[in-house]
Amino acid sequence: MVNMVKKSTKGRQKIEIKRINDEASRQVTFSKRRSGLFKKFSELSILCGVKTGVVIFSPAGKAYSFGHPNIKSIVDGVLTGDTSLNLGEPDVNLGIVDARRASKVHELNNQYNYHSNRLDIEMGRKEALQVSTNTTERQPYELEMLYDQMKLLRNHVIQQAIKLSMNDSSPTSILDSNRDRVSHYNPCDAAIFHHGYGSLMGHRFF
Amino acid sequence: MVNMVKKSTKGRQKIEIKRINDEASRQVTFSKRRSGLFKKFSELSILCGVKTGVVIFSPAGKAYSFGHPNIKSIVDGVLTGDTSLNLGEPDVNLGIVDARRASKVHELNNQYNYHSNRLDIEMGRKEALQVSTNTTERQPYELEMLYDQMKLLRNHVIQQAIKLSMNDSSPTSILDSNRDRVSHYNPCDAAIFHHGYGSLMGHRFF
DNA sequence: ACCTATTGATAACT
DNA sequence: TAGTTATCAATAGGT
Repeated sequence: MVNMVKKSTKGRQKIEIKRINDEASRQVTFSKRRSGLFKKFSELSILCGVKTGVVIFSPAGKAYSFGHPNIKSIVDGVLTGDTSLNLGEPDVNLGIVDARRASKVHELNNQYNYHSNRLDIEMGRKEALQVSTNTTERQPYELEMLYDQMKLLRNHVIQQAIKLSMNDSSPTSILDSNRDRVSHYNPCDAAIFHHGYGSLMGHRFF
Repeated sequence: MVNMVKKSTKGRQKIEIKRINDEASRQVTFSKRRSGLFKKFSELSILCGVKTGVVIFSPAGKAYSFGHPNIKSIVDGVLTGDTSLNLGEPDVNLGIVDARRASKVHELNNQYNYHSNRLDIEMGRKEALQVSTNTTERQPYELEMLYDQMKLLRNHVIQQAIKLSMNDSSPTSILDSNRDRVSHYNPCDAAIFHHGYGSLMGHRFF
């Protein structure tokens, strides 16, 4: 055995994918992997010319979001002829639920969670926004836009509920009787108000 | 030089992070990296117990989304009124549009449209559903689940609209008068219907 | 935050 | 589109 030099570290070890119990370790892993993910997202955006949006809710309930090229771009240019943002097909649901689930109820719950999470993200709870803790400079304009989005989407959710109730005669259409009263409502008519708090966590690119 | 065996491939090569010009290569890279990213997201969710949400808009204009709430905890949270999952907060008022953003009406419209499209999709409008054009085999069960998801989400949207309206006294609260009638509505009580159309691209996890 | 052994992801090719 | 493999990139554990 030549060169029996004591290794300085064990290096990377294989880990099981399950919740990390130790709080400190979990936090370290969260930070490291979050950075890695954001980097990979930006790479994907650049390599493939796609727009991406990511939100990660930390255990503390903070949201770390990332959009490439930026948040605004994701929602920009939608009906201005830019079909790249027109969603002609349903989103792909990438197997959150394993094919061998125990019961259908459980499964549906999972999917309900999935969508709840999606909507939650899109609403972009302003409380979830936090001031960046790293050195990346703030992006005030982006923040304002995001907040505006929240307002619009919130209004939109209401309108969608109305639309649904108008087009659906199933037992779940609890809003049916409102159709006349509300059908002319247009959320875009609502004035936009904004507040100056919150921050998007920036991301160091490469 | 012993063992001068011709290598079967060059293996992975370092690449520059810039847009891939070749369409086929770009598509391949997109698919592979997207899979890798979603996997990493789910790992992060599991390892650190966090909620994640991702949206990637492909060059073809399709949206690939992924959310990984920690299954049961979030469902329970939603159904028990955990505010961390409620959709935003009520508008407190209608304010004067900031001068700086007064000219951004168009952008906001775009955002609104963006969200409209998103929600329309999630609401499961039949017209939006299409049979996959690629060679991926169908997954009937997955399809049914997708439709079920739509139902649940639709219900969820309605409920959220109600919640919003109940907590909001602004002019946008058009559903206010319904609060008594609908406040006890629970989307999970809704019957689930499913149909066999549409297509869902599956994703192998791990 | 930095280091490095190792695992994990993936570019090129089939 | 799916599989293989050489190589690169991310990161677990330690400092």
